Amino acid sequence: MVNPIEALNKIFDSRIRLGVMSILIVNDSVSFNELKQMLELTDGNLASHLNTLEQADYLKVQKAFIGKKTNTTYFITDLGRQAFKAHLDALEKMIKGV
Amino acid sequence: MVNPIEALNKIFDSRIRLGVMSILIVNDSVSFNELKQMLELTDGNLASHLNTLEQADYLKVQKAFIGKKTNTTYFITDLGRQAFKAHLDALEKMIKGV
DNA sequence: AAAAGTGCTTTGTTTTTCAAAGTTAAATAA
DNA sequence: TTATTTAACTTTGAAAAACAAAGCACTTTT
Repeated sequence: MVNPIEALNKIFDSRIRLGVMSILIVNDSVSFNELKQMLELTDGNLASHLNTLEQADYLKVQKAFIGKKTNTTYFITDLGRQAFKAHLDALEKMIKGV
Repeated sequence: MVNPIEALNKIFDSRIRLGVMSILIVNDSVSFNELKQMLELTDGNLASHLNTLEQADYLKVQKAFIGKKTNTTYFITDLGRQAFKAHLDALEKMIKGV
C-alpha cells in the first residue's frame, strides 16, 4: 500500500489557510479586511498566513485605492487552484480508502 | 456570514492524525506496526499522534498477545467516527461555500 | 488637530511537530 | 544462558509554526 498521506499538501494542514483558499476559490477576489472579518483573525495572524500562501504562489495580491481608501485584494492563482484541488482529491482518495 | 473554519476540528489539522482516522474508519482495527508502515512514521511520532487521538477519545487501544507476540491494536470509537464525519462535513460545507 | 481605519511588520510567547535515543518486556537465536 | 531482536512506547531536545499584541506608516474622517 502507498502511504495515503503523502499526497496531502502540507500548506493546507492549516485550518486558516484552508479557509482562505475556500473563500478565494469561490469568490475570485477578496480584500484583506473581508478575510479578516470572515475568518475572525488578528491582522498579524492573517497577514502571516496570506504570506505563506503568497510565497507558494497560491495567491496574488493587488494593492489599489478604492475611492480614496487603500485596499489590498487577494486572488487565487491557477497554481493555487490546482494545488487546492489536488489536495482535496488526495483527501477524498484517502478517506475513501483508495 | 459565519466563520467557515470554526466548525473544523483542530485535532484534524494534522495530516498524520487525518491519516490514522482514515485508515481506522475503513479498517476497524489496525495494529501499531501496520500504522507505522502505512504512514511511514517513526515510533515516537506515531505514538504521540495516537496519544493525541486517544486523549480525545477518538480511538481506543487493545493490548494483547497474538500467538506469543505482543500486539497493540487501535480501534476508532463512536465519538471518533462522529468527530471525523463532522469534520469532513464541515470541510465540505466550507469548500462548497455553504 | 485628534481619532480612526488599512494593512502590515515586529516581537515574543506558547504550542506543535518530529527525530533520535533510551526503555521495558518478551521472544528467539546462538 | 547470554545476546539479539522486536514491539511499543517515553523522554529529550530542537526546530518550526501559530498566535496575540503592539507598533508603524499612511490616509481619511471628525
